[in-house]
Amino acid sequence: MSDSYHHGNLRQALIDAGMKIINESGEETLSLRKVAALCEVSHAAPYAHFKDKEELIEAIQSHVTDQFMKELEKAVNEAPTSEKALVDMGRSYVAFFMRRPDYFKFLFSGQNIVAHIQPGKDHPEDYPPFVLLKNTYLDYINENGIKRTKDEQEVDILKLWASAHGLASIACMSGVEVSFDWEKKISTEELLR
Amino acid sequence: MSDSYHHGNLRQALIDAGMKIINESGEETLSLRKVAALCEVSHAAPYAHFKDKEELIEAIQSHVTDQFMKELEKAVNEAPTSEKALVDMGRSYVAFFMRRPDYFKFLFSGQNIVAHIQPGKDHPEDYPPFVLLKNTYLDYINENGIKRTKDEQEVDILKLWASAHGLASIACMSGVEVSFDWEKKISTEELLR
DNA sequence: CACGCATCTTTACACTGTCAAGATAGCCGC
DNA sequence: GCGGCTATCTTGACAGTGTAAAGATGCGTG
Repeated sequence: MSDSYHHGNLRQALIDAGMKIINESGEETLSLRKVAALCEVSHAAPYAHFKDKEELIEAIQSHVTDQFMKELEKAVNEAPTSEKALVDMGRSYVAFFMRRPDYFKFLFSGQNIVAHIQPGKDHPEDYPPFVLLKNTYLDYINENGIKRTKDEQEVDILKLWASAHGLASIACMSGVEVSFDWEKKISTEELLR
Repeated sequence: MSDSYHHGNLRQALIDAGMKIINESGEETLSLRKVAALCEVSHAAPYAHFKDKEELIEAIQSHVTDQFMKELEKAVNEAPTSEKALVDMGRSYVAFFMRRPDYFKFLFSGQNIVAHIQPGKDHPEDYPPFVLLKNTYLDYINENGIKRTKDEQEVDILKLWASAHGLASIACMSGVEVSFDWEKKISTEELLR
């Protein structure tokens, strides 16, 4: 622990270093050699923990997704009703990426967009934010006695997801312009239908 | 023309070569030197036409956006009513990217997402697809005598855009999974409200 | 015709990801 | 406690990348 590293917890240090670089100078400046240097370790050391640059990036993406999930869960848990939970989750979804457009680009850019959909890589229905949305939605329709067929449910969820994700995407794509006060304009009910 | 090039229309040739590489082996394999090689030209030749790799990419993106716009316009023009035009445009929007997920990644990935929003780079409201959407929407509410305040109009448009773009994004992100038959599930009316 | 300028080539450099071969050291069975 | 195994890390090398500087080339305009 004292002179830790060297034999300590590289891997996590590499992930942290990666986050630092992204935060300070943007994703496009991230390189294997820089993270290695930041950890004061040779440029090939990362290969003991990640087979690829790709794999390092996926690990960092998972880390960002964790932060993202914390905010979504917070929004859901603090909401008084399941309806408000659904709406607030949407707000948090967009708000998170409007605060950190670079994170949006980092998570949903390039070839690795699917990859960091953590455990079941080929099963996006395991993507944590999606799972949370689904559960919150089910709570909502159950608690309010709303009857929907399976198909209708899928459509509802997809629409909720798509509008939040689309808004986030547009906001992050077009820089400042779309970041007018969307919260005031898109009301609670609007988001729900 | 005969032995054209060398002094002919490089620039366009570079863009075409770039498209070819992207189509054949994906965006991530695109490099300045490869496009140059494909045009049988030295690796620094592109710098006579583009100050940057970035600038080449923007030109290629514009080219893709042109194709995209052609499809959107076709959908709008062929629709019998302005209402159907609005819906079909949404369909085309998603369909285009579901057919070419690589184009989605190429257009909306990395640092250059804003850049190719062609003429007024810092004014996304000039982004051609957005303009088309806006006009189609205005036709729709005018022809049907629908009264909406300016603010409501903005929200309507943003919602339409966000759901189409979000759907496209989700479809392209998560690979195959979301590409269940959404056309059947998301009906005309659904897309409109 | 000659000049200028856009275009293109050559050369060079720093940086990148990746790999192979070797060093190092902690942990295991004995 | 000791020898070896294995995970970890270093060193050195290589091909590919973007980019800049300096020179060649040739077309169009004066």
